[in-house]
Amino acid sequence: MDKSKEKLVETLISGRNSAKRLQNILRRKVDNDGSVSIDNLVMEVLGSFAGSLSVLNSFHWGEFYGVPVSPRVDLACSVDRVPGFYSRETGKNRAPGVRQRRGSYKIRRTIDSRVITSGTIKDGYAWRKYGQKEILNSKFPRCYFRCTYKHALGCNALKQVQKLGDESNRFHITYLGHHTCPPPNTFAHPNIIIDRKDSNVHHDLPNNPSTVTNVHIDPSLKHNLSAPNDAHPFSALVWKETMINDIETFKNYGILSDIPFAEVFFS
DNA sequence: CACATTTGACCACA
DNA sequence: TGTGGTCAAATGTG
Repeated sequence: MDKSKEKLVETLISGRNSAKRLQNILRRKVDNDGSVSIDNLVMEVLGSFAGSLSVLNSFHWGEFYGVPVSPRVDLACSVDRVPGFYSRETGKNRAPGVRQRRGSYKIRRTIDSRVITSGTIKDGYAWRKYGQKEILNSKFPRCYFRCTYKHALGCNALKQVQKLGDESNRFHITYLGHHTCPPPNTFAHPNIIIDRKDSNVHHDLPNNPSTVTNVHIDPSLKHNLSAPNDAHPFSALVWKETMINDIETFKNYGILSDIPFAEVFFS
């Protein structure tokens, strides 16, 4: 998949996730008598994303699930790489003086940002560090994080963390953009067991939804499930993308009705 | 092996 | 042009 198509898919996924979240918010706010037309409308929006994505002929479901289909090749960088070069001085495989050439960066946008001061950098979300920078007149470096699900779920939330002082142990945390992925888990439900590729059986939620291989749900919850249908074309995807806090959140996100039987094993 | 982190180069922008 | 945000290969970790 080339860069532009990759970007298109990413944008569509992001839009579809936003529509899904809007649907869940509306479901909570509107009573049953008025929710039908809203639900239909959101389903139309989701259907548009489904149709658009299916039109992309090189689209792979594996990529939708966050699983790379083929090794990623960065043409811009690979051109100037020196295979096999190793410098004993630098300990690097990059030849000195050989500059990497990259494609143009995206135009940097001014996006919504909030700054807080906190004694901890933990906020429940899964973040992946992608950079660190020495800041002028600052004793400590600034660290850059993006949402772990940037590629898997198209979530573009960012955060910057900077330690304030060695004795205070407090941090300035800047959040840029908003999460489009579901909120983090607070605790796992004992009646839901998640199998993962990378380990055995887990009651807790996986860091990477794409590692989920099977889901075991207590038979007592069976009445909450329904088979996939035309109205839920992404049922399997919805499950794999979604972090589950507890049964209530599970219901609020409309996930219980979205799990296809093929993905569920009743033990 | 699959991710996460480190790190220096690349790039946007004031 | 300097500063700081981002990228991505190398490296670390479980």
